[in-house]
Amino acid sequence: MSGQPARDEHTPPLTAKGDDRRRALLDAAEHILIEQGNARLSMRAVAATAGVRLGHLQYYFPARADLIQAVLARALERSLDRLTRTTGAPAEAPAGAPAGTALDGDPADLVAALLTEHADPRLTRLFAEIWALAARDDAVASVARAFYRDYRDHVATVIARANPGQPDAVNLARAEVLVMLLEGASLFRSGITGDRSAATDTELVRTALRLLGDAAHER
Amino acid sequence: MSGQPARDEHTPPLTAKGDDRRRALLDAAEHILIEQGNARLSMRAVAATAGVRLGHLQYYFPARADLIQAVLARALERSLDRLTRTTGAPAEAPAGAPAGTALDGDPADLVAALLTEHADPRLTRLFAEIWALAARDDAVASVARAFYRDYRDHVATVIARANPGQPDAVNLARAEVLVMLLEGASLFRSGITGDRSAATDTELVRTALRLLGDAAHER
DNA sequence: TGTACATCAGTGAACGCGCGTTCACTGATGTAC
DNA sequence: TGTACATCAGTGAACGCGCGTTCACTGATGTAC
Repeated sequence: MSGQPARDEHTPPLTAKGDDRRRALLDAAEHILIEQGNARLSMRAVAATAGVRLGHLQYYFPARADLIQAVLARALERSLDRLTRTTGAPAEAPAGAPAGTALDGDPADLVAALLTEHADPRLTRLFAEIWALAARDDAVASVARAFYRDYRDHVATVIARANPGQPDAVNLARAEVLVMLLEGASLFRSGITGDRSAATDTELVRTALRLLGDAAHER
Repeated sequence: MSGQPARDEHTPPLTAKGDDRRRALLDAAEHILIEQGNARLSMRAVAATAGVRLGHLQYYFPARADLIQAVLARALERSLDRLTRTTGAPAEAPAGAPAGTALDGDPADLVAALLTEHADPRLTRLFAEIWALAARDDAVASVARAFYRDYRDHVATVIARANPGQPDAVNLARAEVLVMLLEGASLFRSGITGDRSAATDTELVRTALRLLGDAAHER
């Protein structure tokens, strides 16, 4: 038996100090995941980056899988937050609620916001790791699927707002294709498989606007 | 000094036997890469899968990086071959050349062929590994970029054929967006981040056909 | 206000394992003469 | 046709290293009485 109590699942720290430490450890792990990739993320490297001892890291995250899972869950939650905050009200908001967001008007602004969100190469590298991990690890896959489901549903809500009367099934399908397009675009625009070009961006925006149902923006 | 001569770069085997063995080793490595991922591909696992000793594998591929590089180069070359063979003549073919391919006529067939090509989850898993690797490894990134450049150029040729007089810059931009869309779609349709749905596929095909310039297929 | 005690936070050493790489070696095959 | 020799193909053992995980331990902090 050990000096530490056995814990079947991860026990979240309750104190403010523990929360801070936990956050700092996740920051360190996320930094390594983005800059070096999953292959080079070791428990020792995370502990060293955070300035704590290996054993201490394992006090918060007993196994490597716990750490990875927590990093990805937090990163995806943050991404979804940012996406929904910059592109309009969440799906649950009542139809007549006060707007509060800048993007209720112009679909072109929505597309610009989505593309900006996907322009950060650090984020794209993180997502490339997520896709590779999700293909092997059920826990990661389930977190990733939940993220993309919410993401798609949010975009579908925005599409519905711009196309009153259009069936929900169509809104959902168009939202899913738009998300596919944006995820593919992030790979090329980030430099992993290609480079940004103004002509391609123009065509990309045009295609995205068509999916949003904004025929007025076609030139 | 060793019993084996020093080799700065990889020395390709010259004999038929050596070629066969080399091919079998690449097959084993590719199989592991697809089924288990890069993280679990070890030199020992590849040797065991191919039924040879570790030292023998290293006779053909002195370092792990050589093996990975060779596997990816061959896989991408094969993918490009299949894509160009099923979707029409290569970019270098003269304009008035005899057709020979089944897809000169209907753009819908082209889109169907591209989607079929991207429907294999094994291939998508391989590409997810390639994207993650390309983000960290310059050698992999350069092979991947060359693949996508050729892929895009090929699609641009097909678009040009369907839209006589359309500027090359537009053809290239539309081709690049179409490739982005297909790569994103492969992630979702393969089950990594989502599942196939008939409604989404319909919208996906419609969007792809618009990029090909085939207005007649819009319903 | 003081004390006892449980829990939280953090340390340090050791474990067994699988890894990529090195290297001396043997046997098979082709080739020059 | 035979022999010598270079190269190709394949073996087996060992190396040092970094890894995730286990575990006994100490010090700090909160809380009950």
